[in-house]
Amino acid sequence: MKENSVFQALADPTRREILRLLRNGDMTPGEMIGSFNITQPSLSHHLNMLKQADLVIAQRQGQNLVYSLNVSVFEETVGMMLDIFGKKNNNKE
Amino acid sequence: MKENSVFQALADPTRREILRLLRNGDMTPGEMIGSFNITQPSLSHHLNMLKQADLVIAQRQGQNLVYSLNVSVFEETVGMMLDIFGKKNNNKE
DNA sequence: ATTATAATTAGATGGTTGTCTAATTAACTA
DNA sequence: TAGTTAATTAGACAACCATCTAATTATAAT
Repeated sequence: MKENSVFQALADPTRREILRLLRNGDMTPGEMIGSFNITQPSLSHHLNMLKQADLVIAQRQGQNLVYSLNVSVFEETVGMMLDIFGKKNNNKE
Repeated sequence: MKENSVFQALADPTRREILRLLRNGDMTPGEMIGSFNITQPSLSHHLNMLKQADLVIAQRQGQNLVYSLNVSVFEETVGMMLDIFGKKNNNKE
């Protein structure tokens, strides 16, 4: 896992909001754009950073690109944070 | 909590290593510096970012500044990540 | 008061980020 | 083959970041 890019990706409120949106189901950039006050190229930039960090996955469906969460990387990151802080990570059922 | 500065702070390997060091007990910059290949002003800069993010606390003891972890902010951050990813956060005994 | 030690602050520099407009690629439709 | 829609890529720009050297502040010791 690329910790740097993961935390870097999480350090922007727009990107965290994208993740929250995706939590409720897969979405295309065209569906997301209404939730933000930025242009589509900026949104595309943010999606690219999330993709670099492996936090999201993109799949083409016709004209659309459908973005989904990549939950495993997220859970690894939480695990790493718990590790840094020394809290026992014995709750992975 | 200032999510931006917390994640920004975590996005640097030197700063994550500082946190791991502090996990084993409070330390002064002079004690930390040997673990890194950077100058003391750079270390001071990193400590300042961690302080801005409320991840560490500094207390003067004579000539020394003693840095400690601020665990509560860390746990809030983990909680926020679990929230973003929709995982139930029912393991806080 | 002077000197020494611990650490920060100031200032400079090269690299990265967030945003925009303009141009391009990709896929569908008629 | 155009024309349309969806989205990315290119290029520019101001702001921020990691690092360094040099200067400064704060405390202690003689």
